[in-house]
Amino acid sequence: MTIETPEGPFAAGFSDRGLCSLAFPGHQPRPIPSTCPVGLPERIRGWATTTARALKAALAGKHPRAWPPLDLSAGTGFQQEVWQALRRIPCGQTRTYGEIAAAIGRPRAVRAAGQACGANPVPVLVPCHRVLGAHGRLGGFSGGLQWKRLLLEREVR
DNA sequence: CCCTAGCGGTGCT
DNA sequence: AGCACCGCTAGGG
Repeated sequence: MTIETPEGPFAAGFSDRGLCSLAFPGHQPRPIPSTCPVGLPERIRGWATTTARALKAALAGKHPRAWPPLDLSAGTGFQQEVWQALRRIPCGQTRTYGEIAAAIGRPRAVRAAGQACGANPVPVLVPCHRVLGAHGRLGGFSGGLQWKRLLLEREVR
Protein backbone atom coordinates (compact mmCIF):
# COMPACT_ATOMS: atom_id res chain seq x y z
CA MET A 1 0.00 0.00 0.00
CA THR A 2 0.99 3.64 -0.32
CA ILE A 3 1.74 6.07 2.49
CA GLU A 4 1.64 9.73 1.60
CA THR A 5 4.24 11.90 3.30
CA PRO A 6 5.56 15.43 2.84
CA GLU A 7 8.52 13.80 1.09
CA GLY A 8 6.36 11.86 -1.33
CA PRO A 9 4.56 8.52 -1.46
CA PHE A 10 6.26 5.56 0.21
CA ALA A 11 5.29 2.00 -0.61
CA ALA A 12 4.72 -0.22 2.42
CA GLY A 13 4.32 -3.99 2.34
CA PHE A 14 2.86 -6.14 5.09
CA SER A 15 3.05 -9.83 5.80
CA ASP A 16 0.89 -11.65 8.29
CA ARG A 17 3.54 -10.79 10.86
CA GLY A 18 3.92 -7.09 10.31
CA LEU A 19 5.60 -4.47 8.19
CA CYS A 20 8.02 -6.27 5.91
CA SER A 21 9.00 -3.67 3.33
CA LEU A 22 9.22 0.05 2.87
CA ALA A 23 10.30 1.78 -0.32
CA PHE A 24 11.25 5.37 -1.00
CA PRO A 25 9.13 7.32 -3.47
CA GLY A 26 9.78 6.06 -6.97
CA HIS A 27 11.53 2.91 -5.76
CA GLN A 28 10.40 -0.66 -6.09
CA PRO A 29 9.58 -2.33 -2.79
CA ARG A 30 11.70 -5.36 -1.99
CA PRO A 31 10.07 -8.72 -2.56
CA ILE A 32 8.01 -9.75 0.41
CA PRO A 33 8.50 -13.12 2.15
CA SER A 34 6.73 -16.07 0.58
CA THR A 35 4.89 -16.55 3.85
CA CYS A 36 2.86 -13.48 3.07
CA PRO A 37 -0.80 -14.35 2.71
CA VAL A 38 -2.96 -11.27 2.80
CA GLY A 39 -3.77 -11.41 6.48
CA LEU A 40 -6.72 -10.01 8.31
CA PRO A 41 -7.41 -6.66 6.62
CA GLU A 42 -8.57 -5.36 9.97
CA ARG A 43 -5.24 -5.94 11.64
CA ILE A 44 -3.26 -4.77 8.63
CA ARG A 45 -5.13 -1.49 8.55
CA GLY A 46 -4.13 -0.88 12.12
CA TRP A 47 -0.50 -1.63 11.30
CA ALA A 48 -0.71 0.67 8.31
CA THR A 49 -1.97 3.54 10.41
CA THR A 50 0.80 3.03 12.93
CA THR A 51 3.34 2.73 10.15
CA ALA A 52 2.19 5.97 8.55
CA ARG A 53 2.50 7.87 11.82
CA ALA A 54 5.87 6.33 12.63
CA LEU A 55 7.19 7.05 9.16
CA LYS A 56 6.10 10.68 9.24
CA ALA A 57 7.68 11.14 12.65
CA ALA A 58 10.92 9.55 11.49
CA LEU A 59 11.03 11.69 8.38
CA ALA A 60 10.64 14.72 10.59
CA GLY A 61 13.59 13.54 12.64
CA LYS A 62 11.48 12.67 15.66
CA HIS A 63 11.22 9.44 17.59
CA PRO A 64 7.99 7.60 16.72
CA ARG A 65 5.63 7.10 19.64
CA ALA A 66 4.42 3.73 18.44
CA TRP A 67 5.81 1.14 16.08
CA PRO A 68 4.13 -1.40 13.90
CA PRO A 69 5.36 -4.96 14.32
CA LEU A 70 8.29 -5.52 11.96
CA ASP A 71 8.65 -8.71 9.97
CA LEU A 72 12.35 -9.00 9.18
CA SER A 73 12.24 -12.75 8.77
CA ALA A 74 13.20 -12.53 5.11
CA GLY A 75 16.84 -11.94 6.01
CA THR A 76 19.60 -14.38 6.84
CA GLY A 77 20.63 -14.80 10.46
CA PHE A 78 23.52 -12.44 9.95
CA GLN A 79 21.36 -9.81 8.29
CA GLN A 80 18.75 -9.98 11.03
CA GLU A 81 21.44 -9.47 13.65
CA VAL A 82 22.69 -6.42 11.82
CA TRP A 83 19.18 -5.02 11.44
CA GLN A 84 18.50 -5.47 15.14
CA ALA A 85 21.77 -3.71 15.91
CA LEU A 86 20.65 -0.82 13.75
CA ARG A 87 17.45 -0.51 15.76
CA ARG A 88 19.53 -0.04 18.91
CA ILE A 89 21.13 3.14 17.59
CA PRO A 90 19.36 6.01 19.34
CA CYS A 91 17.78 8.71 17.23
CA GLY A 92 20.28 11.47 16.52
CA GLN A 93 23.30 9.20 16.99
CA THR A 94 25.45 7.40 14.46
CA ARG A 95 27.71 4.35 14.33
CA THR A 96 30.35 3.18 11.90
CA TYR A 97 30.10 -0.02 9.91
CA GLY A 98 32.91 -1.33 12.06
CA GLU A 99 31.00 -0.59 15.25
CA ILE A 100 27.95 -2.41 13.94
CA ALA A 101 30.08 -5.42 13.05
CA ALA A 102 31.64 -5.39 16.51
CA ALA A 103 28.23 -5.00 18.15
CA ILE A 104 27.10 -8.34 16.78
CA GLY A 105 30.33 -10.06 17.73
CA ARG A 106 31.87 -10.16 14.24
CA PRO A 107 34.41 -7.37 14.36
CA ARG A 108 35.95 -8.28 11.02
CA ALA A 109 32.72 -8.66 9.10
CA VAL A 110 32.73 -4.95 8.40
CA ARG A 111 32.10 -5.13 4.72
CA ALA A 112 29.44 -7.77 5.17
CA ALA A 113 27.74 -5.48 7.66
CA GLY A 114 27.64 -2.79 5.01
CA GLN A 115 26.14 -5.24 2.58
CA ALA A 116 23.52 -6.21 5.17
CA CYS A 117 22.66 -2.54 5.68
CA GLY A 118 22.08 -2.28 1.96
CA ALA A 119 19.72 -5.24 2.15
CA ASN A 120 17.59 -3.60 4.84
CA PRO A 121 13.99 -4.07 3.66
CA VAL A 122 12.59 -1.36 5.94
CA PRO A 123 14.74 1.74 5.55
CA VAL A 124 14.01 4.82 7.68
CA LEU A 125 12.27 2.83 10.42
CA VAL A 126 15.19 0.42 10.61
CA PRO A 127 17.71 3.24 10.65
CA CYS A 128 20.45 2.12 8.31
CA HIS A 129 21.03 5.80 7.57
CA ARG A 130 22.69 6.14 10.99
CA VAL A 131 25.64 4.06 9.88
CA LEU A 132 28.61 5.96 8.47
CA GLY A 133 32.01 5.02 7.19
CA ALA A 134 35.12 5.36 9.30
CA HIS A 135 36.64 8.82 9.72
CA GLY A 136 33.37 10.65 9.20
CA ARG A 137 32.84 9.40 5.70
CA LEU A 138 29.22 9.25 4.65
CA GLY A 139 29.36 5.81 3.11
CA GLY A 140 26.66 4.55 0.80
CA PHE A 141 22.89 4.33 0.81
CA SER A 142 20.82 2.16 -1.46
CA GLY A 143 17.94 4.60 -1.54
CA GLY A 144 20.26 7.38 -2.69
CA LEU A 145 22.66 9.43 -0.61
CA GLN A 146 20.31 12.44 -0.69
CA TRP A 147 17.93 10.51 1.53
CA LYS A 148 20.71 9.59 3.92
CA ARG A 149 21.75 13.21 4.21
CA LEU A 150 18.17 14.39 4.67
CA LEU A 151 17.40 11.85 7.38
CA LEU A 152 20.59 12.58 9.31
CA GLU A 153 20.12 16.32 9.07
CA ARG A 154 16.54 16.10 10.34
CA GLU A 155 17.53 13.96 13.30
CA VAL A 156 20.09 16.32 14.69
CA ARG A 157 17.58 18.58 16.40
C1' DC B 1 43.45 12.50 -3.32
C1' DC B 2 44.62 7.79 -5.20
C1' DC B 3 45.64 2.74 -5.04
C1' DT B 4 46.08 -1.89 -2.86
C1' DA B 5 45.37 -5.75 -0.02
C1' DG B 6 42.59 -8.02 3.16
C1' DC B 7 38.33 -8.92 5.00
C1' DG B 8 33.48 -11.80 5.47
C1' DG B 9 28.49 -12.81 3.98
C1' DT B 10 25.58 -13.74 0.01
C1' DG B 11 23.94 -15.49 -4.20
C1' DC B 12 24.70 -17.69 -8.41
C1' DT B 13 26.71 -21.55 -11.06
C1' DA C 1 33.09 -26.29 -4.50
C1' DG C 2 34.25 -21.84 -6.81
C1' DC C 3 33.62 -17.03 -7.71
C1' DA C 4 32.12 -12.44 -8.33
C1' DC C 5 29.79 -9.29 -6.20
C1' DC C 6 29.60 -5.39 -2.08
C1' DG C 7 26.75 0.90 1.56
C1' DC C 8 34.34 -1.36 4.30
C1' DT C 9 38.97 -0.22 6.21
C1' DA C 10 43.91 0.49 7.24
C1' DG C 11 48.02 1.50 5.23
C1' DG C 12 50.96 3.68 1.84
C1' DG C 13 52.06 6.93 -1.83
